[in-house]
Amino acid sequence: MKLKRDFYNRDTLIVAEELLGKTLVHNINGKVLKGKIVETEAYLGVIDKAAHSYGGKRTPRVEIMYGFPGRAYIYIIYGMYYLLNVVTKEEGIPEAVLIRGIQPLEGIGEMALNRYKKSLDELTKKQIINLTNGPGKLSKAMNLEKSLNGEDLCGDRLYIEEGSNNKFDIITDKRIGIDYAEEAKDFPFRFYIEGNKYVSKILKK
DNA sequence: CCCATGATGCCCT
DNA sequence: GGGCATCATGGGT
Repeated sequence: MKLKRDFYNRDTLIVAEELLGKTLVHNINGKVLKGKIVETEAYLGVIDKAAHSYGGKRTPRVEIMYGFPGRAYIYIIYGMYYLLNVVTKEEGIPEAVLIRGIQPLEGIGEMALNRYKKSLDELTKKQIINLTNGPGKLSKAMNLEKSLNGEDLCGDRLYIEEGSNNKFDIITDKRIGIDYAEEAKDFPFRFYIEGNKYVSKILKK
């Protein structure tokens, strides 16, 4: 069952948490790529120094965040990686959830080609984990790029559907890679499935 | 295990 | 021109 727009039109922290265990689907070139979402981060517009929309900043790049919920916000970071976000809340409120890790479910051979230009049986165990255990990596594996920025997740190309097993414990933690964000760097806005190998980073306590 | 570094391009000031 | 919601690699411990 594909998630409907109502799912995304809610509190961003709740959406971030409830996206765990759901299945990200990308239909491309007649192939189906699927992965279970295992790690997310919430970015809360106006009050959140780590968000692109902090303080109500409105530029061409972040415009999608101000739009209606249930669309993809995909941007380039460090010149070479695409990061996938899901826009939440009603039009005018610039919030989103970053997908930071997925566990491959379908089309794994295709993901191996996308990431390493090798077939799945040529990969080491470490490379298999490395297929999708990070926001830049999963975009490469799932073939997500610039042209999908603004894509409606209530359409048929890129969407999220219900998962099958929803029994897991959730860890809440600080977000990754936002040391510049002053007090916001410690906000507990990161969520992941306890024990899952495709979580990008486990912080030691 | 940890830390340092380079790659590389777009956005925004 | 500075900086970035990252990753791969290479060295040390």
